[in-house]
Amino acid sequence: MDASPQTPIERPSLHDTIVNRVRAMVYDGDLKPGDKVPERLLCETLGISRTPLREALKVLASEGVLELLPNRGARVARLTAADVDEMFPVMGALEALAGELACANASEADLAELRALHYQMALHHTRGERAEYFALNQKIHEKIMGSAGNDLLVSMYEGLAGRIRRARYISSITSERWKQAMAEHEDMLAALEARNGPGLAKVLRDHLQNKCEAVKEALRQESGADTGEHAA
Amino acid sequence: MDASPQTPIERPSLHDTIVNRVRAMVYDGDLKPGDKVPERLLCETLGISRTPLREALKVLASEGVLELLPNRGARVARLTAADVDEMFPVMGALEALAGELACANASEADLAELRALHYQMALHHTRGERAEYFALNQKIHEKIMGSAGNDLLVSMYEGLAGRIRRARYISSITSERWKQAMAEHEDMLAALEARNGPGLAKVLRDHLQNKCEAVKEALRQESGADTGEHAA
DNA sequence: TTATTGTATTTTGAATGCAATTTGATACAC
DNA sequence: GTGTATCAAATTGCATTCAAAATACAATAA
Repeated sequence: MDASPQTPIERPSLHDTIVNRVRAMVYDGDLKPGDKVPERLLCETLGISRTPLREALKVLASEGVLELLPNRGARVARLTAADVDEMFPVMGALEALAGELACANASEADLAELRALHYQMALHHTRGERAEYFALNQKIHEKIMGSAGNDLLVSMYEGLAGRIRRARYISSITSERWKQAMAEHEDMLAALEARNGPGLAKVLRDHLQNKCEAVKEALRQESGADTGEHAA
Repeated sequence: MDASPQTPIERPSLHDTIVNRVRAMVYDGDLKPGDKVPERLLCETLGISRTPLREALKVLASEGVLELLPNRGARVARLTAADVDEMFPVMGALEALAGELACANASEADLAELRALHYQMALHHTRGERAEYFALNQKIHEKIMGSAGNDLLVSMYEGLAGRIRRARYISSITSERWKQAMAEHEDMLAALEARNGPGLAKVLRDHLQNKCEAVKEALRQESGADTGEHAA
């Protein structure tokens, strides 16, 4: 059985578990931006009392996933275009750094894996399989991040990426833009193979900038659909 | 009086106040790295019950200021050389981005203020006034950050900068290195005046890289002094 | 004496309770 | 009919309480 003496018994704290559960609810869209977080209901659903849940809400608020309105409870943070405009340059800087570090630190095995992921993704592109393409796309970016060998960088990036994940997911893509994105990925792989750090950094920054526009467009559609306020 | 109608009445939540108070205690060195956070004592000192304090501790742990040991309370996070090695590249990327954005977005008034701060700092350098120099130095970096016009960037940077603030503060500086730092600051100002974004980004990255070494050195001294373990 | 086991105290994690604030509803005045 | 005031219900913030785990300490055995 699992009796390796090194491994301490895992005993995840209730509070930590709840943070992850609620965050997942937000990221998966079970709780939508602007929704009030139903404290009582969540307590019953998760079978816990208010104390650990409220601790979790405070943590998620400090991450920017929720907002705390004094005496008025917690809401899922709404992602405004202004938020996205602030987030993307930062994400771009972090991805660019990851690219530089990955060029310096990635093992040949890492490169081989990235190559495989890339061509798999290219296949999905030619077949027009969007969902599969998106999944591989995300894996590639995660792999580049991981190959940088900087855990702090990864966690900071994921904190931001998580917040726009849903908007990114619902964003449609024109076949023109899709083609362009594939071309950018070709450049990425080439820069990686050449271990051209600055080159990869630039490709990643540009790639992300383009994605920024797509996310903002998705955001406009969503908020327009929600409220209908934009109709004259 | 302060009756501008825009400004909502400030009613800082107890929990938020506590987060800031405890964080300040850590940054100011009232609570030293490795120290256990005395829950009961803090409750009495601050005149609050355990619930809001514990909520604050969880938030600070998620920021990386504290570590939570299951069933064993909270400790002030120790800053290892490995941590610093992970933090500085990220801070460098963020400062570089701030530099680029500042070159694009800073107003003439911002530039004028930076110029004034710079020459004030240069004066302290020639006079050998270290404490004053450090204070101005920090203000300049904050001002560049602020001039970028990206609040998210500022808050992410401050989250990291706060964690090394103490180590940075106690780090001594050779007059050689000090001279070099001043030269780097001259380059900064020149790049800013020319609104040379990539140039400023590079200067900031290099400047920070040099500071990284100083912080690690300070860290070695501190941990050596604490434990005396390194003595043969 | 030293190591080990068992017990008591302290500390931590989570649940419950209580006071204060907000929300929603109804009645009343204009 | 519209607007305001008042009050009840629900929700929230914090304190307190209770249970579980860790630490400290003493007694016993080797």
